[in-house]
Amino acid sequence: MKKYVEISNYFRNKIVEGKYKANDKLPSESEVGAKFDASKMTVKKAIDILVDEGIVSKRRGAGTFVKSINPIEMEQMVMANQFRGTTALNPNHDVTSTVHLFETVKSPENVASKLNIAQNAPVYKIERVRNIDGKPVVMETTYMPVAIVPSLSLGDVESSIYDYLEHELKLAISTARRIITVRKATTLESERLSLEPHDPVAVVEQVGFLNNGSAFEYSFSVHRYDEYAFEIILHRKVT
Amino acid sequence: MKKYVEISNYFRNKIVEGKYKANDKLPSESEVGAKFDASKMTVKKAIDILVDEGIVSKRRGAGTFVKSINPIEMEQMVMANQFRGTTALNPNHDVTSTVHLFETVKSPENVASKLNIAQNAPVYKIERVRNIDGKPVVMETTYMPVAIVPSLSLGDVESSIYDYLEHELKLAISTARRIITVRKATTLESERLSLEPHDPVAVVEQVGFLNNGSAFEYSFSVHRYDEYAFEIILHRKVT
DNA sequence: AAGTGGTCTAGACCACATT
DNA sequence: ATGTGGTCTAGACCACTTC
Repeated sequence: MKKYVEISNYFRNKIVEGKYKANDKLPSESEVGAKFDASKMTVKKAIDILVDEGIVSKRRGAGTFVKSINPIEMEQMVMANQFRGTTALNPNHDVTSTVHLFETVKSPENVASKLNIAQNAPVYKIERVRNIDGKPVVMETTYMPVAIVPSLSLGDVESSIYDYLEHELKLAISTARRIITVRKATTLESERLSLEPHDPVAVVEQVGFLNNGSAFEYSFSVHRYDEYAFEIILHRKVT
Repeated sequence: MKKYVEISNYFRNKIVEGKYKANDKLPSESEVGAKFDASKMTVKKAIDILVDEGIVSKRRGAGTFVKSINPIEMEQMVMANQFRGTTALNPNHDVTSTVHLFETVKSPENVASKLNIAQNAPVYKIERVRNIDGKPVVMETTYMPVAIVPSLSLGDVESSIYDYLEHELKLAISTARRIITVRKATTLESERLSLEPHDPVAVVEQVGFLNNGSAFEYSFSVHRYDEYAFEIILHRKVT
């Protein structure tokens, strides 16, 4: 176990359990270093993880303090800020896919631009509706370069594309760039999502990257308005 | 100038200018260290900033590589992931406020819970519509504890509350927790935002925190569907 | 003045990828 | 085998807050 993970886990647990309460001061870096037999740099790295998670804040010259968040909210925050496919996010629910389209096409210009590949390079085009406990919640249109994801099968598309990428192809998914917008559903979307015409939808446009830097996925996800929420912790850049 | 900022700026510029292109390998940490007379830790910190910004990725044993993003997208990404008020985000537009409500009330239970203050503690309740170039784009309902923000005036509310907090009260805003959802506009909202009844809106629920860990703001922002976009870079937790 | 976190070093050892 | 990035140290100096 990495020492900085051990230290940050220790304090995260104490905070979530309520041993450290809102506005309490954590021990100083030197005290923590003595307790865990760790150097200053390691302690700093450990506590900076909690700062990134948004549960403590540091002030030079003063110390490190637990934020004013009540314990219930705190637990939710600790769960947040990961990115996963629909399947992984709903472990206690039955997630299925209805595949409406699965074909190989020449990459249109806008897709080629997002994936940074040559126009007309072959890409999969996949349209599917994801259902949670039988209810349609999101309609996804996904493009993936055939060069990066060879021999994708209908079976993979019906279950979990991410599982196929990670476990079969051993590709490592690292980051995603996501843009969230809102609009009215089209006729097709309202049919597939069991909505009224012109009901609101959340549109999530995403470009996914592997850890070698290649874009492997460009997708539009159209979410039912009553089944979408996105939570994020923002840090102000001071510059 | 901090050395790690200098180094990360150097490489960010090279990448944005196209001197380093997609999938190019950056110099190794030791080479960069020699060039800038910096230690390994400092170089690592510098390059990790670019990883957080989503423009390069690192692979242990292999090196650091520029991501597959075309140069136009790259510039946009460098701007992203800050949090600012409406005023700061629209420097080239005329941002005004129409204040519909500005009063001091006893904190309701749900607000007290978000701000982690006592129920019935005095809070400002502010309802205002923000207009960009004269067009209403977002309706905000904001609660702020009177204890933290004494003597807030109508003038501040009409211009920029953040300016008042930072420049008059010298409070340092550090992070925010934001939850984005989608729904249909209420009658009141559609009137104030010049929308048709039941047009879609994006609802951004936000809790803002100061440097010292106190929550200073709990707000609901109801955005016109055609004037809202939110961009974020996500990093997969590997655990 | 004392204590705090922020930056930085010059080294060490390790895990991993490439050749 | 070599080179890469990841972790960690023991110490230094600095900027800032608090008393």
